[in-house]
Amino acid sequence: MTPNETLVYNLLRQTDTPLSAYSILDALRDQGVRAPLQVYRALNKLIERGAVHRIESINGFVACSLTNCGERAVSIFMLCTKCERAAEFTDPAIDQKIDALANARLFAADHKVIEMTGLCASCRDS
Amino acid sequence: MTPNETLVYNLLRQTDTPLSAYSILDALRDQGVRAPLQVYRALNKLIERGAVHRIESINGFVACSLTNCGERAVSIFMLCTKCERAAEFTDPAIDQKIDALANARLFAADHKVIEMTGLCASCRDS
DNA sequence: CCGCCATTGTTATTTTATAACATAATCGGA
DNA sequence: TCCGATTATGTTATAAAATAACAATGGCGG
Repeated sequence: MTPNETLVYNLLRQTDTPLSAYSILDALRDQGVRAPLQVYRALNKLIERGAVHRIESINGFVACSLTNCGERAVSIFMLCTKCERAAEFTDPAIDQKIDALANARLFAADHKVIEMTGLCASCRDS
Repeated sequence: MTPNETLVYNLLRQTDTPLSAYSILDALRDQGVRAPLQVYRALNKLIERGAVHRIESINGFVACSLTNCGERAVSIFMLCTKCERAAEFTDPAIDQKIDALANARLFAADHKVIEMTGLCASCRDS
């Protein structure tokens, strides 16, 4: 892992909500990261490797919280609009059904996105 | 439907791929649409009403191709990276499983996104 | 020691989306 | 009818997200 990748990855691991590329940049400015590209390059490598996930719904990035991520199934994210936390799960049955749907249509999927926005258990009460 | 909404909606219906807000703007310039906000406002209303869907993976917008959309289940999109076409489906079983996953975690979902990118049936051959 | 190649750095630009404010159109009720 | 509230529109400016293009560095294998 290169220095920039390490900086970005450690920051994401320490943070309990997805971060935008620009807030990563701001947070790492005093550690020598100065330009958006430095962040985007690190993020792309980390994503390739499966260490980080991109959250499409909010243009955010989050460290993967699963072990053996990707082996079982695509990650499913629940995104709380109040506390902004992201919870990551997998569900092999859902993944299989999505694959079946794609296969039935002869669609060769290389990337799948499943995200939900709403209120998490603690925020829906308060 | 207001004039701007009609312009945007008709354009999306005539187009067989998702469009970005700015390509909608460009296409409608000679019909009096001049600023991004006019497009975004129309899109937001159309999305509220379920007439248009936002494709998170590609920051694009597409007219809904289903009847009674939203009644059965959340829309699932297959997005071809070659021809750029979007195919829209629903699958009540998948939708139920996702709801069940959310319920099990006490997550109150108000919006769900399911998208796949890859190659469609005709593009995977050629 | 040198040349290769991945990584990094920097500036500028493109693309996507919203803020803030002003103006016009519509429509129900006094 | 006219008023007033709401809804739609228009415009300029700006913010936020992502990439293009190019230069420089820095290990590492031969």
